[in-house]
Amino acid sequence: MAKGNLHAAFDDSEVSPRDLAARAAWLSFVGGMTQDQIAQELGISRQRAQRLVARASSEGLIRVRIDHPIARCLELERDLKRRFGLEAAWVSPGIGAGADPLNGLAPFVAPVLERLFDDETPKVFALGTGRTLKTVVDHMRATEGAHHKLVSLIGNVAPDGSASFYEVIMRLAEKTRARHYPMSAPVAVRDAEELALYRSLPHIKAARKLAQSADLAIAGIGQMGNDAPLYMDGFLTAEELTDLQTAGGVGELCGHIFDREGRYLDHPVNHRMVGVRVPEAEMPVYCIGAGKSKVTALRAALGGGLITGLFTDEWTANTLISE
Amino acid sequence: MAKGNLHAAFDDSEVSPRDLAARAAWLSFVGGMTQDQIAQELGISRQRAQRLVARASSEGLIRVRIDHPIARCLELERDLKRRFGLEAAWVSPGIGAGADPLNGLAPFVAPVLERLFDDETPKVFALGTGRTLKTVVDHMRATEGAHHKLVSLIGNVAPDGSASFYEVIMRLAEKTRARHYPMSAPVAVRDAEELALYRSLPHIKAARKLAQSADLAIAGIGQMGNDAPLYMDGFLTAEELTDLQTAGGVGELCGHIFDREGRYLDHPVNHRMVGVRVPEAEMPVYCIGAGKSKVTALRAALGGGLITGLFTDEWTANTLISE
DNA sequence: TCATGATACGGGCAAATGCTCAAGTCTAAT
DNA sequence: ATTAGACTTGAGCATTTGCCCGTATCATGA
Repeated sequence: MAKGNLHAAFDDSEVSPRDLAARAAWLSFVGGMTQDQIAQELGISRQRAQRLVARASSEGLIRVRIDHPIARCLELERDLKRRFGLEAAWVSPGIGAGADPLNGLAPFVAPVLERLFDDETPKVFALGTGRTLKTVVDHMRATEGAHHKLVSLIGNVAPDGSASFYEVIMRLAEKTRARHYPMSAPVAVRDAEELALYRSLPHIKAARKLAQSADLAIAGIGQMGNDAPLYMDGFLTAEELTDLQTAGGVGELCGHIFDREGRYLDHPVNHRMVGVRVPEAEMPVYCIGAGKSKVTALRAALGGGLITGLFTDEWTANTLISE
Repeated sequence: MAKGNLHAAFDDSEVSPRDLAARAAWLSFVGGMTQDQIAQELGISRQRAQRLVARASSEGLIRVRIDHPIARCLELERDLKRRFGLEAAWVSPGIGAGADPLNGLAPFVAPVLERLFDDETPKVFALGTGRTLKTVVDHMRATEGAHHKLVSLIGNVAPDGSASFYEVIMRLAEKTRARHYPMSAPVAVRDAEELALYRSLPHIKAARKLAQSADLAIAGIGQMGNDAPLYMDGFLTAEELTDLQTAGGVGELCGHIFDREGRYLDHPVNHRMVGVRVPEAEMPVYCIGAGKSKVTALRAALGGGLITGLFTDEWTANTLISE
């Protein structure tokens, strides 16, 4: 009899492929077996074993953590805190100049955020949006955080009417089982009148109030170059972008644009955001961002004291410090 | 200029090899880079990169977790709980018939124990000893558990005078920063008189009292075949072992030997243990054990209600249930 | 019923990996 | 200063892995 049956009968008709993938991955990574051995153990072909392991990786079933704080990164964290008066800083090791910095940053940030949700005392987390935050949340594991609340800092309806900005808060809520309060409104409105209207709506009022009293805000950061996310996603026209650049805008947090000194611009665009502007009162604001394109924005936000905590990568930290 | 220097100058004289290993592993696993690329990035040879990654793995810097509960294992956990009236059960996926079951069990158990230490309310954990527990503790990461206490259920001095049994509690204390109370006494003494003497010593009294009032006991389990750990480690002579086997001994918890029904033997050897016998009062007892050699002992302990929680592997769980 | 597209499978092969071995390097004791 | 011993390094090589591609299977719809 084949070895495989010593453990269980892997009758294909009963076993979900996901299960089999997890099992193959377990045998490979934990058991340290070769694909041939896995194939024999599970009674499948070598190629199939290979595919299962690959699939487990690509579907994110495998979570790899490095259990060693790299000295250089700790040093950078200390320097960042001292230099910019931050409460907290996390620096992920670089993953090479060519790759998207998010590939290294996200798996590094995710476990830290997970730990925030392990806290027993109920907390309110206010969340921004964006690709960075989305990627980080995707890297988080499911955790038990039903006693916490999640609230959005920013409206969830894009100019094209889609509610794609739901995603960050919804996904995080799925993973933590926390109650969630998206801000069901456009990100930006057309004029002051509309703004007053939206802000007077009870559910918006409530969401804004909850966000303003949050225990912690977590947000990405946007650059204001020609690749500005606000422009790419259609929140700004080309003219508006140019105008904002001319007015000194170098970055934005939750759609609120600030200048080189980290002061929010007194510009019409900034008066059309339905969401909340950070920092609000004494609330700590943790910002996640790395990469060449974000350096200027980060430096401004740090200099202006807009953020109290920073997640970034080694290269960005180096650059921010050695200016 | 080489890519490597974009990130940092990896001057060998300043960088600890451990750091470099962690960095290589990070590039390999998180960055998904090939060893050639890593070598180029760090400015070292391919072989060296390979060695660094291997070293990081072997030193346990890499922690791999499978984020998918394998259905078959969940089923077994449920069955174990129902069948033996357990509070809790964890079943790790098998890693093949040939390998040491501990290789699969330890990395699986470690994160569960880690979570126990995440609890905010201070707890007292009473610990046994043995190869199983040692291996599990080695797989745990450092965590913040300074508010907890660790106490040993069993003396730490072996018959040869060595204090190798310190290791489990000391290592765990290192990782959790918890206060620790090893039982500084022989595991077993010669006669009732010595026993009374040792048990009357203040520090033993205190340790035993603390252990008896612990919130949770965690222990391995020993078989009483000819490969009995108690015999292999010199706690029993060959004659004593045979005698105990004849008297019906099939397993032991913390050196206390029990029979097929899970009743502690009324045998001289059992009256020479300085440590604490579990279960004590209402204290939950979580037992870790897997493999062919442990099945009989586990079955007895489960049947006799000596343990309230079990960590084991798929094969062992299967065997225990389908008897 | 047959055509169509999607998906899964295994063969084969180039690339990547892990391991052994001989040569080199550093340490420390004589 | 010398030398034995422990350790590290890089070259070469066998094994393992990842991936492309032709084929088989299956579900769907004309």
